[in-house]
Amino acid sequence: MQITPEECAREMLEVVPLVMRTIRAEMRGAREPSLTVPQFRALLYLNRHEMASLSDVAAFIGLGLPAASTLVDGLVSRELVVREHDREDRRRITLQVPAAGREAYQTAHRAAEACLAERMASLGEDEQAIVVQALGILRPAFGAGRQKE
Amino acid sequence: MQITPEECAREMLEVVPLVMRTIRAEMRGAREPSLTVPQFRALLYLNRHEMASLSDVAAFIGLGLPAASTLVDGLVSRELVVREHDREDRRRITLQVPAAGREAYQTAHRAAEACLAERMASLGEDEQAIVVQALGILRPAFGAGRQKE
DNA sequence: TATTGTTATACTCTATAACTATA
DNA sequence: TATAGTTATAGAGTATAACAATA
Repeated sequence: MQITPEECAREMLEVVPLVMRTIRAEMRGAREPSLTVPQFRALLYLNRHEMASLSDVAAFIGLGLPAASTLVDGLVSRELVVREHDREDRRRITLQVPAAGREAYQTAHRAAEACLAERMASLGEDEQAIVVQALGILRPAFGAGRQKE
Repeated sequence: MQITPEECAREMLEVVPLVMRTIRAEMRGAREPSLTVPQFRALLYLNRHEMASLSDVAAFIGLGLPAASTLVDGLVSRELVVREHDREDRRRITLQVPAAGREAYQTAHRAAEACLAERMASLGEDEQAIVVQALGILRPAFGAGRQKE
């Protein structure tokens, strides 16, 4: 079978939204505090990067600043994120994740992971290996703008 | 390296939204008529299934009937989909894709495919093969409820 | 002036609940 | 009564344009 980049692309266009649908449904359906996928991704990033700015988060999630600002608003009002002005440069915002935010993230992560793992469990171990390998290949190809992640 | 379903799941949780972000940005950014991902997926399904009902589309995209109804509304008002009552059972809706809808779908498909293919092109052919293989494995595991697709 | 965010506005997405029309 | 959709309502996602604050 002759492999082309276009064939790769066609398959992705079919399968990726399918997987995404499952992830989204699982997160939304979770017990409180339930997270949307963008909220989950924001918390993921903030858990890994102390004192990140709003721009950092926006770049990681792939949003403009206004959209990111709104998104963070929602997390702040639920007290899952703390927003402060940077002391050095008061234009910048520093975002931090308090305990409640960390727990919300971990709960969502566990639920989504369990849901996906359940489907993966019916595959053979060799198939699982191929999936992991492929994701390892795709990750750098779709990295968030190739900056710090 | 020991592979587990959980490891698969964790990787998916990281990488799938990354790819999705690219797909979404490409479709939204396309020239008119630009499509959102759910709209694109609805047209994809309708292009493959003549006389599909609203429920069919909802199941495929993974939406409830109200959400699907609204989604189709948008496509109907842009004349990318034609909505009619079924003659046999007037409760059912039959959806069809006129030429304009088919073109919108194909345009969006080509744009997204080209965008993804561009990123795939920098991979080796063996890597592309692994990606295609993995997607072939994932597709049935996340098929739309295992009904007709 | 350039940079970082926010606010305003406008759609779309998506869910639940209540309703309509048909069978 | 049960089924297929629609409408109402509401909160979140996301974009562009206009604005505010800081450097």
